[in-house]
Amino acid sequence: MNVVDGRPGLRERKKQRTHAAISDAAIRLFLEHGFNQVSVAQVAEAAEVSKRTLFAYFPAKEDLVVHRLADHETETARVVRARPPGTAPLTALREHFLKGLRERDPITGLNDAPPVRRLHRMILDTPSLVARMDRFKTGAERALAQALRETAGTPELTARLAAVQIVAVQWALAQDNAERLAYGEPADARYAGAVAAAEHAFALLENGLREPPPRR
Amino acid sequence: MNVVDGRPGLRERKKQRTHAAISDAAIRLFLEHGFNQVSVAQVAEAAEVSKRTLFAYFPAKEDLVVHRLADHETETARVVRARPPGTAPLTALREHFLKGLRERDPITGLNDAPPVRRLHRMILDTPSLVARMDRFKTGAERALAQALRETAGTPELTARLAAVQIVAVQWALAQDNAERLAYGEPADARYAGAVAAAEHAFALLENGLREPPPRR
DNA sequence: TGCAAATGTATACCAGATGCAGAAATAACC
DNA sequence: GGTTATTTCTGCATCTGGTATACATTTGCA
Repeated sequence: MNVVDGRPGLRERKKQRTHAAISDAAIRLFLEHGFNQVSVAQVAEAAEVSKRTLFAYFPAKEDLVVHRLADHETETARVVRARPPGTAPLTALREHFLKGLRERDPITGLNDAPPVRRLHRMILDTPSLVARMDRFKTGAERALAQALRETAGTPELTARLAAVQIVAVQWALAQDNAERLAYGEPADARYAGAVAAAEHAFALLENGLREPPPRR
Repeated sequence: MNVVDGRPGLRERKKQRTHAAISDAAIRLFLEHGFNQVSVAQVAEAAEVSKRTLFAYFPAKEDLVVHRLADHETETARVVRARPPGTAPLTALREHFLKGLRERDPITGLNDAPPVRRLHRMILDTPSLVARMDRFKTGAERALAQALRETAGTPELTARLAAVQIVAVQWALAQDNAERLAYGEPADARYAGAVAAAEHAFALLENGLREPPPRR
């Protein structure tokens, strides 16, 4: 940061450009040839940086892909924290998820723009990327549990249990959508089904797995 | 398999012995020096096989540790399938988990025999092993969902959602126990708390996350 | 302009994992 | 028993992700 004006200095801007250049080159090559078919050395060469520099920006090859979703790791926690007073956490999360579906937020798996769809498909088809996504889940669980404790006074254990359930369910919904879209179904055709699935899933979370679930 | 008598031939027996020899050498070295401090070459040498042979038996280094838990991947699914007629899946799973706690089944995290405790601690302390365990969760989810569909007629989506919730919760319970024991708490001292936690967790699964949960 | 800190590079290196050709062990058959 | 075919094991080379070291360059700032 420049001391004179508050703007980011040349160093800062260069870093951002390098970061973007590496990421763009990586995504482009991965989408074109497949994640496992492209080596980090090739990515570094395409981005015109050394391999060592690449690893200074991204701790592992997988992060070249998933860093774009890093913001979403704490998204559920933020939604819970930012909910209007008097609103149950689950209610806020359901509304947020439904909003994501309406807006075709890629995180819901319901965005069929070709680049998004191909990226999702690549992730689903690459075990190491799926594994990397699982670590996101773990981070999301922790953040959500903390948010539940701090804003709803949920006891430690209950918060952890609720968090793992909620994250697991949202993930399953998104994965279901992404899978269908990855293999051709249009987002608009899936939308109604995705909404119904989400409503059903959140109802299960609220009411439990007893059969038959109480009517609403 | 020998053609003459139905018994496993020499080849089969030797394979089993080699498998065990590699696994034993690996566990011993890992527990002594740490997972990341021991190379697969050292394991192969200790087991008196070539590195190439080691990878013929175990697809990856992590599998040298986690293959012992492979049976448990389909355990919840088996419990659901084997439940007495008229029993709800969740009831059978709760009873099974409580039985595991009573018997200090390592899968519940409540076994404090030093080798088990050290193994759990090593896994918890090693990111790549934790990641490998997550893949087990995924397998368990799939198997459980299928069991729910086939034996309880649960619809596809509901089965998947129920499965991810159940597996996530059981995992969280076991991890909680294992963490406490890994750092010194005796199993007997933890037992009561573990039972209470399990009862609470299964009640949440049955009744949902609404507040306050309906009384039993 | 000059200097310190941050950043990038080249090179070598380590460890996990795979491909391949041939040696050794085992099973099957006569 | 001896022979042959198949499986299994081995040694070696190789690839790839990731890291350490030592050095060069760029940038911020006075």
